[in-house]
Amino acid sequence: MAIALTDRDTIIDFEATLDRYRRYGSDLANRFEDGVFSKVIPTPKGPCLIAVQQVDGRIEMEMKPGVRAVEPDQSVSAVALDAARKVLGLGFPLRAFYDFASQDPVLASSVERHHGLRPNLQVDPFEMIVASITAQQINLRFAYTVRGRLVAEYGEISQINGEPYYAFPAPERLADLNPGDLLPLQFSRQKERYILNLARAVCSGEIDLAGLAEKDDTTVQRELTALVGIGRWTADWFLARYLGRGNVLAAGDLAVKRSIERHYFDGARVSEEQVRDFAVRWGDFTNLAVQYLLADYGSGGT
DNA sequence: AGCCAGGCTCTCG
DNA sequence: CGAGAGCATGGC
Repeated sequence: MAIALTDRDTIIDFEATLDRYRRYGSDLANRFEDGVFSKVIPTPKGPCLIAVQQVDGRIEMEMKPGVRAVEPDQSVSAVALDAARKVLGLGFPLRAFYDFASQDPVLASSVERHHGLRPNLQVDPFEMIVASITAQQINLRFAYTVRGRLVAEYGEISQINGEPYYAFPAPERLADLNPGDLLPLQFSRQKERYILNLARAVCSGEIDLAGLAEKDDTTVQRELTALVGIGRWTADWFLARYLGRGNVLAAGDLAVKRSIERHYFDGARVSEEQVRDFAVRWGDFTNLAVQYLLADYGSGGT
């Protein structure tokens, strides 16, 4: 049974939106192959595979149960639907952003080049933060390699249609690890410590990641950065790429800085504070503006 | 070989 | 607070 996610009025370029996964963000837990994005998500009743694809110009989702995967019911499909909408970034007010962007030549140009691009939101907060920790300060290519190893080694496998599908490792699984277990995957000691600490904080209830969705930006910042290994950068990306908040940006991010320097400061180096001050003009469209600028970063764009 | 990579913690003034 | 050192590890 397929559920429609979009209608004729929805602005979206399916390929462009999922291109992030095709280029280098793909791993065993987030697959985009043959035009189908698939992911095993945790639900209250067990793991469930969602498959998102474009059929006759419409985007639809299917839930596929299998061995060790739950039979979908009403509550499960609500979770699955929410996950699929996040993957496609359907919550972003793209039309209003395009109107806004038309006043800014740089944004207008980016919008023209990437019409229909929707920044994808992460589905699972724990996965989001672990992935961010993994990517701290190192080149992304290596970060994705390491993250892929984590999924392959500790992700739970569901057999669906005779094929294995990996879920991102659950906090309960990682909380059980001993110091040193992640070093063979080429995590550094510090990152291993951050990740194990986070997993234990989640399991003990010290932090309620799902509950952060109900809290304001500042509170989310405060609660996340209270955890060791989570700084401003990681919290900012959490707000931007998991919660999809509008008026946020990772101002300390290298790629964000370089993009803004390139487009608005004639290439001159700017500080994190300058980036924050500059982005005030974007207001609630800050997140979208930044993600559009980043769409060209590192891919030979302007 | 050496600089760089979409940071974080800790210390010190 | 703000700056700076130290950390850690592969890519190119």
